[in-house]
Amino acid sequence: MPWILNASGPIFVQLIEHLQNNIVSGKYDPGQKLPSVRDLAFDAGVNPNTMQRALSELESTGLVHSETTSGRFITEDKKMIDELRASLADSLKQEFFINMGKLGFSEKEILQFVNQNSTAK
Amino acid sequence: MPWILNASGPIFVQLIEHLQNNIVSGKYDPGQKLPSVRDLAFDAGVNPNTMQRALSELESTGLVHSETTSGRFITEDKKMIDELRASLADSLKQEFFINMGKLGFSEKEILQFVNQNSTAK
DNA sequence: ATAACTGTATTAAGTGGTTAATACAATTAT
DNA sequence: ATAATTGTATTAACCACTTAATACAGTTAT
Repeated sequence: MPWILNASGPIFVQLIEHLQNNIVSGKYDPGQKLPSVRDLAFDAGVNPNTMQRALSELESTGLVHSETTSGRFITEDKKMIDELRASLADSLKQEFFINMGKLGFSEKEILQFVNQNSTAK
Repeated sequence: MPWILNASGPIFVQLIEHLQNNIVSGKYDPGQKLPSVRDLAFDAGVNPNTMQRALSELESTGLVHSETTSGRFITEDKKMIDELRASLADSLKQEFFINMGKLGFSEKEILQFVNQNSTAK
């Protein structure tokens, strides 16, 4: 899975989202040690400064924490991770309904549209 | 409805999306004359240059066309408008499923999640 | 006719994100 | 002990987006 997809937002925001997704989806385990800033930056094809920025912002949410010279670690608070996952899902759902509404779809029409598999295949 | 909401992307892109939404949702009628660049810019709280950019990019898609000194008009091609609406809806749906997938939701779980009204109230 | 309005264009300045090239102190590996 | 690795910090440069201040030719309204 490539790190950078949509050129819409700033890269460091996309990095934050990518890291968040990997954590809440279980690709990273609670308490697990993360690769170094430089390695992560290399993987993402991004400048280390940019990755550093994304990580330090993630840190302010408590999702990860850094031991200054030994490395960076995912939080062990599984409840926090699950709550974040639920919160992100709610936001996506809400945003989806809002944007569909802007296209002129009613709530009923949105539900019909989602449950019909026109996209898949 | 305010023009600028998410600070994520460039303003001119958000303006394009806002205009597109107003067209496909029927707030603007096919063939209707648009307010002037300056008026639209004032409504959106944006510099006229930025609105001009959004409009000229919209023009390249054929959705609007400008009569150099008499004004700018929505296309009269209703089929084009409806197809754009369907296309935008498909994109939103697809994007929603992709992003939910990144959170670790299966397709079945996404459908369950959407059809249950946890967000609404 | 004259004033106001139309889309369009140009130049300059400011801002934020990104990259690049380093540097440092502290821990870990050999 | 010595070298490599850790997170962190700093400075400079570049680029896209945005705003600001105009300007122009052609149309419309009065």
